[in-house]
Amino acid sequence: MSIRVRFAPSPTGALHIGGVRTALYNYLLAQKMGGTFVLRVEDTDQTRFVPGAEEYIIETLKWCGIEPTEGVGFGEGQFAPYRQSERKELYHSYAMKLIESGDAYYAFDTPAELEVMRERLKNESNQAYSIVTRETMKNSLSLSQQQVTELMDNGTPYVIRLKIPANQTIMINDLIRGEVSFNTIELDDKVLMKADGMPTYHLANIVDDYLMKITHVIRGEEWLPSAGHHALIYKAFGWETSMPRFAHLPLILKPDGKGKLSKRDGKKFGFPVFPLSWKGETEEESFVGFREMGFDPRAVINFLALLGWNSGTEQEIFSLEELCEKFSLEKINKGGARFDYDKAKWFNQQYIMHTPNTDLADQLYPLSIEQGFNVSKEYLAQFAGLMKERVTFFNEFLEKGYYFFKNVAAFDDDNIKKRWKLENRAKFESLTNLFNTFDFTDSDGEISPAQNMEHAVKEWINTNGLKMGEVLPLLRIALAGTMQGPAVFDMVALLGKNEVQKRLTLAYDYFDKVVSG
RNA sequence: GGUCCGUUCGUCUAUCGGUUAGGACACUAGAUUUUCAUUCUAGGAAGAGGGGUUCGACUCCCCUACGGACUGCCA
Repeated sequence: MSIRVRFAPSPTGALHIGGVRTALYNYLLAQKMGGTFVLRVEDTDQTRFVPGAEEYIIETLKWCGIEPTEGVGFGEGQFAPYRQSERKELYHSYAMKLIESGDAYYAFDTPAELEVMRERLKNESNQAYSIVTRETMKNSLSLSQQQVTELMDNGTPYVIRLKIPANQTIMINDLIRGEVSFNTIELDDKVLMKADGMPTYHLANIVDDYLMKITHVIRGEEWLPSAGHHALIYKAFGWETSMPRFAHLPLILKPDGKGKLSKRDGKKFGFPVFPLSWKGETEEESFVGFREMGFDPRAVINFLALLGWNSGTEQEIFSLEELCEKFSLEKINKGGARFDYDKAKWFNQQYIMHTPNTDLADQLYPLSIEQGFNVSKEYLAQFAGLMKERVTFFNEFLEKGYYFFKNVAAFDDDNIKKRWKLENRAKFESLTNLFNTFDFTDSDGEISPAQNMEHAVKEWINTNGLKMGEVLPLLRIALAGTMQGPAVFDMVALLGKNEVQKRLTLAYDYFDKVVSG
């Protein structure tokens, strides 16, 4: 039997990076087992619904390349609809089944009354609406049949709660954690249907997983405490035999280890925690994404995959295809993993470095147009080749290497003062002339134009009685303004004869001025 | 407070009773590079504590400590 997994986010805002990892693991298991990956949108809380959140989730999965096989936004399959708000009636009928079987009951307590109860139980060990407290509350278990009918006829708002059975031990066999058990005496009577007629997560999730024939529930550890309730609900419906296997993932923790990573941490620690940028209503609620930071989705996926899982080998770089092949639930760790931004950056650098120049050029092209640079893809490909070992983020290409597209904007005056000698000006001018004699475009020979020039210039340095350190750094600054960057002759070759000529001439005048004060 | 889960270098992790406890990130030093980056070499760096079980425990069991999640008519 082929497996079916699902990712079931709630559209309450941008999808957190931890959610992306949960989606990833679901995707990987489905791919590995040749199963189906379902995207279900759990929008049962109308008060927290955020417009655009669903689109954000879909766009994120597409960007990451982990697309569901069926579900919202990905071709509705045979179990449509996949949005819980569109399945409202369904949940009601299932809740009624539990009422009829005596596994659930009506409760009429107002929020204020619940508050009073919690206050009263403050010092008790069990503070919940449960088997020990429900008799003291206003529900169809404590009230007479007549009172209940009266309340309902009056239109009194009510919820439906799960009736937790007395004194049972519920054992869950978690694929990651092994046996986890709960005693029903500790479990609370969870709300199944809210007063607004919508189901809660606990009901909707189980009904849908059952109806959609989900075989494996891979979700965050925050769900572990309610897994006992979920098992009880399956049992109440008589669905024990088709209950999915559970796998509760370890949490992604803050870099300082204090609690799970939250959306605020991005701003606090200075890194993205969302895959894509999100425009919230306020500045506080807006976030920069990994994508906009200049991350390659492959790097994000690789990084996320290894945050809580490992292949058992010393391999660190995995393509999505390799992950699909090698992934297994058994190798997922139990303990939470701290978010390590340095490692994320390293992965990105690795991916950029190993991307073919022409691919980089394709990505750089629209950005260069945006910046008003008028260059060919061929030029961009060569440029990418020179820069790719020197950038961590994609957007650094045009920032750090801007001087390949326009004039130098700032010179390293300190280095100019240290190195430029007025009396050498004439010699440098002859160097300019030397460059003029080269064929910059000859790429047929065994030796590249850059190498060719390098040889000649070094010879020129010798015959002029100069040292490398007296010439090369200045050449670099003249062309780029800074001491950092690709090999000088690579820059010379890419910039081209005219540009080199122009820049050197301009720079010498500037150098004179700087040194003369 | 209660329930549940967790605990190997600073961080991510390997080890499925016998290893000089391995790798990666980060860091430090060196080599290469005219610079920066890359690459290479080297270095420091770990089994929370205490009891068991065992010929032998990082590995199995118990206790303690610490950390986390949950404790909503949120998911």
